[in-house]
Amino acid sequence: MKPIALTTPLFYVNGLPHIGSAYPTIAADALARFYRLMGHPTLFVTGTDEHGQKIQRTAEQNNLPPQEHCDRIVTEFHHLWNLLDIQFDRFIRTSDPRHTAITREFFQRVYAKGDIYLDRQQGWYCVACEEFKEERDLLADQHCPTHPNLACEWRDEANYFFRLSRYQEAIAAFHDQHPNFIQPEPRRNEVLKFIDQGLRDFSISRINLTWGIPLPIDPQHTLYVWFDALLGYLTALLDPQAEPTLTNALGHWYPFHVHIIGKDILRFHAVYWVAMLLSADLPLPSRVFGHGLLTRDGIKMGKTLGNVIDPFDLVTRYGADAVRYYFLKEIEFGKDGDFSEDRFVAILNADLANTFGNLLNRTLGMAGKYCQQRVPIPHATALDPTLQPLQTLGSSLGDRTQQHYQNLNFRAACDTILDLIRDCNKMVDETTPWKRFKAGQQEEVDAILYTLLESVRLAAYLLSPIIPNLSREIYRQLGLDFQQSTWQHHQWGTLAPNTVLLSPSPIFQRLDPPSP
RNA sequence: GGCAGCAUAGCUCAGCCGGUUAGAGCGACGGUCUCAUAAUCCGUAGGUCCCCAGUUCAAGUCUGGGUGCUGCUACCA
Repeated sequence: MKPIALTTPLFYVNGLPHIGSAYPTIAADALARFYRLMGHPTLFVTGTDEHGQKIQRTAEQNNLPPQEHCDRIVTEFHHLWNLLDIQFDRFIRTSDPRHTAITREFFQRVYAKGDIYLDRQQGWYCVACEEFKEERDLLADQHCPTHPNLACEWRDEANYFFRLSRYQEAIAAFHDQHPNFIQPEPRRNEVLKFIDQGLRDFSISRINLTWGIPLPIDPQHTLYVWFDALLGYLTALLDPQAEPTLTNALGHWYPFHVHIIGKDILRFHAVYWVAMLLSADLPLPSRVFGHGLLTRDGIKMGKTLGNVIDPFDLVTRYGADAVRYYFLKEIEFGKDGDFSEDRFVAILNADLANTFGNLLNRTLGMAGKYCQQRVPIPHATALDPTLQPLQTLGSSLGDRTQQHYQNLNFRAACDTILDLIRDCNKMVDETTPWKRFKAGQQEEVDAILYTLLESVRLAAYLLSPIIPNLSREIYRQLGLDFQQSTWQHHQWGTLAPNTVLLSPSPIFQRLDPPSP
């Protein structure tokens, strides 16, 4: 099976992890879990980007060495990922010494290509943004528009530049030949138009900044963001004990199957990153997916507004599966979305407690009473015209769901699976097994319950990348061990008759509406 | 300013190549069953499918214009 390597962004450690970090990480984890489900060797890469003046100054403000500041923040990332059941395979930190080796080697390749040169950069520099600003964009007294309370500093300094302009045509040609590289599709046009404008070289170093990776050719300079952070993806591919060389890094998992990122940094992945790899003569990733941004109750989140979503708080109160399900099911990945606690509670109760959880519960209850707590035999009966559609739906569910996962359309995946569950609930009411049991129609009851149990099992299996804990618990109640499942489980008929079932126990308790 | 996209039931959205009474989920209201987590199931929601004009036997679905909203417009991890 084809190896799959995928990434989240490497998150900047200028503060505690927030929902903007958790969101793509949840999605990436779900995708990675799905590929593992299918049996692909899968490498899920995440990590942190730790260099730069902003970090250095933040650390100074806290009277900490930068490395220690980063260590502390990274601990919080690990904590959050643990709470959210994020099963990453690699957590790369750009302060990792191996990363220095990789960036140096990569830099040398690009330098040898003649794509790096020294030039002068002058202008107003916002330390908070860590970037030069155009004069016309500034507010009064050279204050930065994004940081109105901060005055920009005048800088006149030497920077090394990367010859992005040289790759104008190559990048355009690449995107022309790979129309699915940028996803979702609407974002593609933005990038293409940006390229058409004409690409300008960008600076890749800062001078007099100690918290960073020195340039091999000029230690006075340290690498600036893109030639540092993006290369973290490559460093992450190194096996733990391997010598940090590009050859070792790129041997097994490269190239990446997908980079999952926020739409705000799409351009850097679809243009800069592509050009950098072209310059280094390395293969390009298969695609870059730019997800949408989140609002809170319809309002943009911000520290100043004090309306940020605290992922620690959320996952502590509701649990990992609930949080994962809401963000993946209720918000279309790739579009902007909204978080509202009212909706959060409503969706979880409706989908996980009432529709899904309750179906398992009522079905197990009936199996206990009517089938000696065992999986019954799916007899052929007069009810076949009623049950057949569900089996047909279930038989194709794996394939249909797979398409949605691979397109990172988690919402559609959930909807497709829930459709089966909803149909099952209808079928129960239509066939009234309790009446048939009293009437002595045992074979019909068996057929009904087998269809229900198998539907629940199948739904749990296919939903497991999103709600891993609930799926495992459903499997357990069905008398199966999720750990031992294989991709064969996407097929209808996996549940073996006579399997001993457990007594029903709600897998997801209804949530109380949030108090105002 | 320029370019692009979007505008469908209270909410979130489906509606492919134009074609009978415009759909789903959620929420709300009413009812039902009783296997079940006061869950389920059924019914109701009378929606100018943003507005105007046009093409067509026929437009939510195509064309033009208008209004509104959003995104992109270079160094924002």
